[in-house]
Amino acid sequence: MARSPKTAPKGRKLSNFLCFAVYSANLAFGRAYKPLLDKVGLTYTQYIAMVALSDEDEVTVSALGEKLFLESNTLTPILKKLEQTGYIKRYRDPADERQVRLSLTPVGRKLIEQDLSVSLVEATGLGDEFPVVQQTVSRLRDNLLRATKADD
Amino acid sequence: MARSPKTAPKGRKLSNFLCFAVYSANLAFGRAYKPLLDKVGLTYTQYIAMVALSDEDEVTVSALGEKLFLESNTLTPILKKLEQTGYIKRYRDPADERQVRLSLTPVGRKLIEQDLSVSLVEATGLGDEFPVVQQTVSRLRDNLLRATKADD
DNA sequence: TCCGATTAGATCGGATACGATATAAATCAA
DNA sequence: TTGATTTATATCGTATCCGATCTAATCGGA
Repeated sequence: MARSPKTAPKGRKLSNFLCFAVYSANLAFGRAYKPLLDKVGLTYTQYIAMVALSDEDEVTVSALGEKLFLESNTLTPILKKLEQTGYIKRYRDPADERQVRLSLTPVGRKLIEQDLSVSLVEATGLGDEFPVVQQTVSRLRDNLLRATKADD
Repeated sequence: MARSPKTAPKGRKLSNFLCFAVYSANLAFGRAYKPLLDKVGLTYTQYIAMVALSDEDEVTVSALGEKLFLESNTLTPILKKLEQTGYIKRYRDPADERQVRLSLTPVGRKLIEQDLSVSLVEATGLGDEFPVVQQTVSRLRDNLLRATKADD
């Protein structure tokens, strides 16, 4: 029951916080990807958006947003930047002019098809645990989002 | 082996990316905490900084930065905001005027001692897995940071 | 002791996140 | 059909992150 005087009586160790583990792991991923992405002139978020677009083409901004858990306020500037860089095209859907559809340019597709993340799999040091961790963290996310949406 | 024509031949499903799982789980945590933190006028990052300070007091900016994996360029504005809000004190170390030391005010300490995160543990839906996930994600972070630091 | 190198924070610019709001297109109801 | 409502993006303000740079304080060697 001994306590050090300078430390909080109820001091909470940061390492006990799952949110901090996730927060800092996300920072770490960003830094790990940075040297790879710098070579192709992409940021971390831009890269994730490109991956989502490589999975399905011609999607609307809001459909992409559902995949990424983001909305137009965040996506629009990123997508404009990607268009400006020449990796994607943005165009109004003729059938519904409210919607903006997105597609990878040939350059963008070629870029995303050369798997930039391969070398990082081993950097995670997770080995066989990799798929389990991925699935568990995804489930964590889904549970949190569901719980957050529940009380509004 | 059939492929839909509109989808990328080598399209990478976002769900296969561990980095995306972590990225989106971090967003989900931020949103889950938001209603709780709004009540006390803290942001997610400010809250994490407060937790770190409750764990150890009178630390320098760089020492806090080591815990949070952040540097002064990110921390200084956050700490100034926290000081302005009245939750922490910042002062130059008399023994070395280059260093700025940080401590929670009584108000700040009281705030952080009423555990705001308790209700979120169940929202993670992880049950008994909770400590394992926490430890695994932390290890993931450490491995990534080590690998990133290795080649510079 | 003195001056160059190092160190600790702070500042600045670019790029996310996100709540609130604006705008334009589409829909719906009277 | 027209005016009100809804929907899809976009814009704006605030708060992170982070690389690059600045400033002030300290250290170290000749």
